[in-house]
Amino acid sequence: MTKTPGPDFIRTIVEEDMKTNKWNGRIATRFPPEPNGYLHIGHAKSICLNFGIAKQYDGECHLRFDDTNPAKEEQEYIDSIKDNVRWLGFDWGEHEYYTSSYFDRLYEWAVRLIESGDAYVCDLDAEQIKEYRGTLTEPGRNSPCRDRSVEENLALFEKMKAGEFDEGSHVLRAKIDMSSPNINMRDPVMYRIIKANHPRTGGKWCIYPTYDFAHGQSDSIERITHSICTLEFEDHRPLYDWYLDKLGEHHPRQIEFARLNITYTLLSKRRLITLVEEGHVDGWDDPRMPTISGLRRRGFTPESIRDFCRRIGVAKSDNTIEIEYLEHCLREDLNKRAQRVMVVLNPLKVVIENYPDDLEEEFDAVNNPEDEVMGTRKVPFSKELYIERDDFMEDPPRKFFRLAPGREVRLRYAYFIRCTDVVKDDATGEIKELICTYDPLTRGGDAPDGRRVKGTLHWVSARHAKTCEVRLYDRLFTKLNPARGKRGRDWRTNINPDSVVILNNCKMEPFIECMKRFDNIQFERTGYFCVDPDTTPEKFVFNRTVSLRDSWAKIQKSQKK
RNA sequence: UGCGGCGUAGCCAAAUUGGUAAGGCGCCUGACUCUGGAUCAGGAGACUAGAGGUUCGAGUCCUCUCGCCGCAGCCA
Repeated sequence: MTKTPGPDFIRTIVEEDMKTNKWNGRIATRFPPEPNGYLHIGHAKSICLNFGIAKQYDGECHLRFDDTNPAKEEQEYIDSIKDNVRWLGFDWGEHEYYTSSYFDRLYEWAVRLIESGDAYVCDLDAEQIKEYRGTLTEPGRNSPCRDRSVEENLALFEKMKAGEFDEGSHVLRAKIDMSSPNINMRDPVMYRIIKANHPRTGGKWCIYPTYDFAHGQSDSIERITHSICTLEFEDHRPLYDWYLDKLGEHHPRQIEFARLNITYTLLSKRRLITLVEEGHVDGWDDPRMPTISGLRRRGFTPESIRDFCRRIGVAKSDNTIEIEYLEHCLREDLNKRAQRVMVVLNPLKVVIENYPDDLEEEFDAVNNPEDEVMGTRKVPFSKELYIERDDFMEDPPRKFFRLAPGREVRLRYAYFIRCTDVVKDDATGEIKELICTYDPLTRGGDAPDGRRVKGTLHWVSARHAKTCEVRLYDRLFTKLNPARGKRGRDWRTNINPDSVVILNNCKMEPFIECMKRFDNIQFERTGYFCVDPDTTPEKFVFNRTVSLRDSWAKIQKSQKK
């Protein structure tokens, strides 16, 4: 078991608050996704944080859908988010909320701010508002509508609500300070007109609050104690405080942390949507996607993702985690739980010339050396077998421990065999099959004379083999930081054209037929795989989750240098 | 040139009220092994962005400099 890291800076704050009884001993966090796309592993970090803290300090964690923009949000996303959070192993209990449930209250609050002279209806269009806002270094200018009377504002806002104006023609703005060094305080938009059907409120509204006008108040309404969010909202905190102060409402404590970045991976919702919509991947659950659904289909376990999130920690400094670290957490988990089987990905036929033609034997194979409880199974053996093409070389380099002409290796759980001949296609020179002899005395895999072999190969009896499909995945992007195209080129140029290779003629041992969709298994010596939902009674389809650590590949690499 | 953050080994990340730099991943050795997997045992690697200052003593306090990230949606 890995050691549990000490409390991160957020938990330190929570613990301090508990100690001082700041919230009367109550802890409430929330995970507030916008249902405009699928959750990805960056969200998992936030989910683990928020639900984790609630669990650890005996508090509650709300699942709140930030559904303030019906132009982008869909029920499908709401459903997928709930599935994903549940799959990750978290439970929000009764605490399922929607910002849209607060629309009436938000509207009343907006009216109140108009009445107190803190908000006004602005007729400027988007372009003009932008102009008036100023820049990072120059202050903005007041809108010509800024000094409208309360009565006029009330009337105008009412008309906005009644649908009398076109989209974009009017907005409600907070009257704060157009010369504030914090751009968020330069009379931010509170309400805009969007004439779209909302998944939950239907056609009731045609004006919708902006995220900034809704988020802080939603936290307040739900009596959240710790509003944990990412760094980019640091600049918004003064705005949320301003609204809550003006309204005289409960202030949660907002704490910002650095979002997750992973090498060779894109974690921006906008770009993930693009990948799906432009067909660069086969949907949100494509095993190459960093979405929770994608990771699941790839063969990740919830435990491995949670462990990853725990081990990377939480801090405020920008970070990029090496993708290998995620893979490490995955392997560690899979190693403990995955059923071992033998599957030959690129089959090369082996004929054992001194083995009886119609003899069949069965060998006991260990299901998981890490977990004796998982028991053993029978693996059939016969005269003709398949081994991995990569496990044979006619002219092997140094440190190649596998099969070669004249060399002896062990077939796992079976016999020692020696290669006596290589049969090739005369025309192409391609190796068609290998002729070998076996040593009957090595039955079970050990030589009574104490003779050792350097290599042990996995194999499948040709007569008993089932053909299956295996999809080998590689990283989706070729660059460490895929968001940055070379010299301003589009990020799409970083997509790896070889991110998936489909093998159609793989040979598996018959035992595997009892496996079910999403089951995690280890193909011995090759990697971890899972049963893809595309599997049919006629044909198994596997996804390679992650390869085994491969020190031979490492040796090859260093030999090339 | 504005505001807000951040800067501890290749990547993460700790360091109670200032006391003399945890841990994980990766890397290198070796052991063991019927998965070149796993496991086990060792090891290398940080003048804590830089420069001053306060102090007996600073990653931790002060000053200045440099670098990186975010912000100018009627997205969230």
